[in-house]
Amino acid sequence: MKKLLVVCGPTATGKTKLALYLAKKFSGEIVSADSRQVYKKMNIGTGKDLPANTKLEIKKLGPTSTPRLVGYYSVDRTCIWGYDIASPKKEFSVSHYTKYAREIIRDIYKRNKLPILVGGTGLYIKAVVDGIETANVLKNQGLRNVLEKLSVAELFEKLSQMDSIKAASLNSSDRKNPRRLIRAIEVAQSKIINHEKIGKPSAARIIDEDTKIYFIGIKTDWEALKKRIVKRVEKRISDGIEDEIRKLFSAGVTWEMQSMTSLGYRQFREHFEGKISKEEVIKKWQSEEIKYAKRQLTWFNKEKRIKWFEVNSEKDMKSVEKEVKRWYDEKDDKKS
RNA sequence: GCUGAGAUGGCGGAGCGGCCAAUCGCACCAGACUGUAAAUCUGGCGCCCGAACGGGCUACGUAGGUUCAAAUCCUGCUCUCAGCA
Repeated sequence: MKKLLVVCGPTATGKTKLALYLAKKFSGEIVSADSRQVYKKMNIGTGKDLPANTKLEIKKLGPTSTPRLVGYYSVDRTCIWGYDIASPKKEFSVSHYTKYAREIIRDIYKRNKLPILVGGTGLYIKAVVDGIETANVLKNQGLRNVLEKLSVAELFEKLSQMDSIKAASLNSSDRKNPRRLIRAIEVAQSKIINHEKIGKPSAARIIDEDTKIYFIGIKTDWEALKKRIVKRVEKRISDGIEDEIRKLFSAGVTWEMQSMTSLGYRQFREHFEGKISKEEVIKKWQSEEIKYAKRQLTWFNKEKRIKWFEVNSEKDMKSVEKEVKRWYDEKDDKKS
């Protein structure tokens, strides 16, 4: 029976550090579940703070006849997957992530290692662990262009006509969320065209259904976390995020691109346009980052499978290790 | 010292006699989330009672006044800003 370890929690809690530690102990490989660290050339702002002894390696994946080259980082001989897999000029979504993660995780199993899914993007983790049935329904830009002109009431009405069950299932928040409504209509249309043939959960699965999963969540004192975020933003400023942004621009990135909606980048827009001072950028970034951490907490708190740990020291990491070990050594209760 | 403008909830800023516990934005609190998820969206936000319809109390610098009714009109005072001295 296969195993999967998950390390999640809000930003600035030291997920990667813990994951690297556990990877060493259980011969694991890290798979990042982070919607921003996928972008190349975005290092400072997305916090890919890799140790100095990090090396970029290349591996061949896919069929031997037509192999693909996939890059990964190696920290002290521990592999980290999922960084720098997309261009900041291109769109990226859970669907792209899912395809990538499936290939990587399968490969990790092939080498008899333990995949450790690490990240703060709840949806990406969910996609790996539970699968998203409709993830492969392609984006339909033409349809979106039309729908974008409609009001939420009109969108909801349209959805109700196309898929009343889906419409009824939406909560009061999503009924007023144009982005969600548009996607729901997109999916509904695809279902109609393909005669309902998309919702095969098995096809959406990344890991085997009987995979043993251990969910670790890193919990910290909220006030302390806020302070850490404030400090970390200051560090990223002094590390030169502004310069990083300039380089992105000279590489052809623009403010309108999805990658630039990332925290720490988007806040600079008004400053670059001469509207606000750098001090204001810092303040905004900090408060946005704190709000983001709150949103993550809201998401993860709902995930009942998570076992929460406070991890502030080497000692704490050891006690996490102990728990993981118990799970890791557990005999497969079912005859495999 | 004179003249003019203004003082509104944690902040910014509407309202200029009744529909005002007061539009809106920010901040704050809570929540949602199945191809943009560091994205997007929702609710709450003077105090007290109530599950809720609702009710009570205190509030728009301050003290008075006019009025059935005032954040809104009048007067004094205090303070702030601009111009003149």
